Amino acid sequence: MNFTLRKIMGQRRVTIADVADLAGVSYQTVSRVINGKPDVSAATRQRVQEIIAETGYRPSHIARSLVSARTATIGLVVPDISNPFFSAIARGAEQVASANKYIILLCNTGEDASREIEVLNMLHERYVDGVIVCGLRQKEAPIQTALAQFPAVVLVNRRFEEIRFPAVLVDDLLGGYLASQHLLNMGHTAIGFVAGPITSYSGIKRLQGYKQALAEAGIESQDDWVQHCLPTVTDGEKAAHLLLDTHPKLSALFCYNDLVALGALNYCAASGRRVPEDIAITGFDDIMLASVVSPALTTCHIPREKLGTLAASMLLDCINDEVEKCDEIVVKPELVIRASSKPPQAV
Amino acid sequence: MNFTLRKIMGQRRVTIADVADLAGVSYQTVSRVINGKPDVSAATRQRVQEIIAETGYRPSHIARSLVSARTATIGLVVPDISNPFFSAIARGAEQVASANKYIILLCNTGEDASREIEVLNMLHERYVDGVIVCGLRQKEAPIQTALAQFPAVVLVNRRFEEIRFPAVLVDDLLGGYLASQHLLNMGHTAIGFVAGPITSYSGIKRLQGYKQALAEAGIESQDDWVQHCLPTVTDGEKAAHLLLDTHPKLSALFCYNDLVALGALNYCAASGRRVPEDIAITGFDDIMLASVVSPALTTCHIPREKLGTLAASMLLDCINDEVEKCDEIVVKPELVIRASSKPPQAV
DNA sequence: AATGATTCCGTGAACGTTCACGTGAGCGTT
DNA sequence: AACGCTCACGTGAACGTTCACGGAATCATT
Repeated sequence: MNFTLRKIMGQRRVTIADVADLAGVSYQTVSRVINGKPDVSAATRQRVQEIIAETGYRPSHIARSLVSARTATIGLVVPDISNPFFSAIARGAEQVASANKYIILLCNTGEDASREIEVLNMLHERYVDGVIVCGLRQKEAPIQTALAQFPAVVLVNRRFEEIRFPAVLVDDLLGGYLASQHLLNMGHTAIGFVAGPITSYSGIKRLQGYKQALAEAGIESQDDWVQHCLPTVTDGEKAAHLLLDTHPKLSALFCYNDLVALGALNYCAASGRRVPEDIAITGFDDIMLASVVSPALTTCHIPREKLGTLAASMLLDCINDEVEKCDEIVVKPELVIRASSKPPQAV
Repeated sequence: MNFTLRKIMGQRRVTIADVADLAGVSYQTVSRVINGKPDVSAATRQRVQEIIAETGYRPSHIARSLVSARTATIGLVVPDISNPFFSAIARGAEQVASANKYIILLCNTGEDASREIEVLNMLHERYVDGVIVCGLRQKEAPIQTALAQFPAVVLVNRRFEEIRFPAVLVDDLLGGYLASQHLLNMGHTAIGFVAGPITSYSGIKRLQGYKQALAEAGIESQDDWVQHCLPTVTDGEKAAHLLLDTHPKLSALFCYNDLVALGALNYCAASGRRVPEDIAITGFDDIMLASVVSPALTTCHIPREKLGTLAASMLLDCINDEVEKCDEIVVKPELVIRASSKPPQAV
C-alpha cells in the first residue's frame, strides 16, 4: 500500500475518481471495468481491478440510484415485526428480495394507524422501487393517495373496494366462517368473537364469516358478543375477561389470532374455566405456539412465509412491468382441529 | 391543478426544479422553504408551500444523502428474522431508530455464514451510517475487515478477542453455568448439551459455562455429550434423537435455546420419554413459547427487545461520535425455573 | 445624495455515478 | 496516400439536492 493510497484511505470513502487516479485512467474506464463493459484493454482492466481490490473500493449505490432512478430497495410495512405472523412474512419477502438483489427497508407501525402514512412518506422519499404493506389499519382516502405514489405496491391482508391494488389475501371470510361453523357443528350456540383491532381488514372479514355462519345456523348474532382488542396476548386476555364477565353464558370463543387466543386461554385458566370442557377456544394463523400450548389450539392454518414470498414475487413483477401477473392472489386458510375445541358440556 | 402541473406529474417524479418553475422562483429558494431556513419572504414561502402540497413533492433522500454523505439508514443483520429472539431485537431496534428518524435495512443471512460478508458489502455500498450485527457466525478475519469499513458497528451476542467492537452481550457463560448448575443441584450427573450452531459465539460461551459447572461438581465433561444443530425446532429434535440414542443414560438436556428445547421435548414425546420425570430439559431465551409449552420450559430469561433498543441506542451514539458511550454492555440472563426440570427419578 | 446594512433571491459548484458522445491511434483496403 | 474502421479511452452533461457565494433592491443613516 503506497503513500498515495494510504493518504486517500482512512479519511473519506474511496470513490471511482480515486481509483481512476491511482490507475492513471479516467473515471469512465473504471466505470467500464466495474460494470464489465467492453472497450477496455485486458492490461488496463486488470490494473484497475487490482487497485479496486487494494483499496476496497465499492461503488456508491446512492450515486447509482440517483442516475438510474432505481434503488433496488423495497419497503416492508408491518404493524409489529415481533408478531410471528409478520416476522414469517418478512422472512419470506426477504428471501425473494435478496435472491433478486433487492434489499428490504423495514418499517414497524406499532399498530398505530397514523404512523402508516408517516412511514410510507419516508419510504417514498427514499425512492423505494415498491412497497409491501401488511395489515394496513387506516382506511381513509389519504392512505390510498400515499400508496398510489409508489411505482409498485402489493398489499397483504388488505383490500380496498374503490381502488384495486395488487394484493396477497387470505380468505378471511372463509376462515371466520370455517372456525365458527366448526364451533356451531359441535353444538355451541353462544359464541363470542374476540375480534382484534377494529381497524383490521382481516378482522372485519372474519367477523363477516362469523356472522354468516351464525346466520346460517339460525342464530341471531349479537353485537356485544364481539369484543375488539389489540392482537396481543395481554390484550386478548383483557378482552376475554370483558366478554366472559358480561356474557357468562358464552360457551365458545372464536379469537382473532393465536396470540389473542392464548390470552383467552390465560384468562380462562385464571378464572377457573376449563378449556375445552367449560369453554371452547379457537385461534387463527397457526403460529408455532398454537400447536404447543396446552390445550393445543384449534386454529386456521395460514402459510405465512409463503404470503411473504408471494407478495415479494408479485411486487418484483409489478416493478418489472409484468402487469399481467399483478392482481389479487387469495390464499385459502385451512381449519386445524386440535384440543381446545370440544362440544359444550360434553365428556 | 393547472395544465403545466398536470404535465409534470404522472410522468417523472416531481423534483425541486419543478416546484421552483411552478412557483416562479429558483430551486435554491424552494430548498430554503423545505429546510425552514431564513431569507425567504413570507409571501414566497407560502406560495412555494402551496405548490409543494399541490404537487405532493417530496425531497429525494437519495440526492440529499449524496451531498450530506449521510443516509439516516442503519443495517440490521440477523440469522433468521422469523426466530422470535431476533424479531424481538428487530422490534426494539426499529423503535429506537424510527424515533431518531433513522430507518432500518433488514438482512437475513439464513444461518449461512458465507452470506454475512455478502450482505455487509451490500450494506456498505448503500452507505448505511452503521450496522447492528446479530449472532455473527463467521469468525475468520475477513469478517472483521468487512465490519471495520462501517462508520459505526454494534455487535449483538458476539465478541472478537482481537478487535473490540462496541457490543451488546448476554452473559452466555453465566447462563450456561446457571442452567447446568440448576440441573446438577437437582442431582443430575449425566447432562447432555444440545448446543446449537458450532459457529455460534453464544453457543461456545454457553458450552464453557456448562463445562465449568460440571467441572465444579467434579464431573468429567464428555465431548460426545455435546451435539450441535441449527437453532430450530426440527433440528433440535434430530439432535436430541442422536444424543439420546448414543447416550441413553443422559437424564437431562441443556438446550441451546427454547426452539431447540421444544424439538427435544418433541423427540422425548415421540420416543416415550416423560419430561421431567424421565428426563429434565432446559432452554434458553425465554421466548413466549417457553412458558406456554407443556411442560413449561425451565430457561434463561433474556430481555430480547431491550437488546435491540440498547444496540440501536449505542449505534446512534457511535454515529454521533459520543465515543464514551460505545463499549460493551453485558446483560445478565436470569434462570426461570418451570416444570420441565425436576430431579432424576424423583416423584 | 452617497453610504452602509438588511432582506431577499439567484448562480456555480459539488456529491459519485452513468450515459451519450467525441477522439486519437493503429490497421487494412483501394 | 487517402480513406474508413475498430479499439481504447476521455469529456461533458445529467441525476436531485445542499453549500458557499454573489448581487440587486430596499431602507435607514449620515
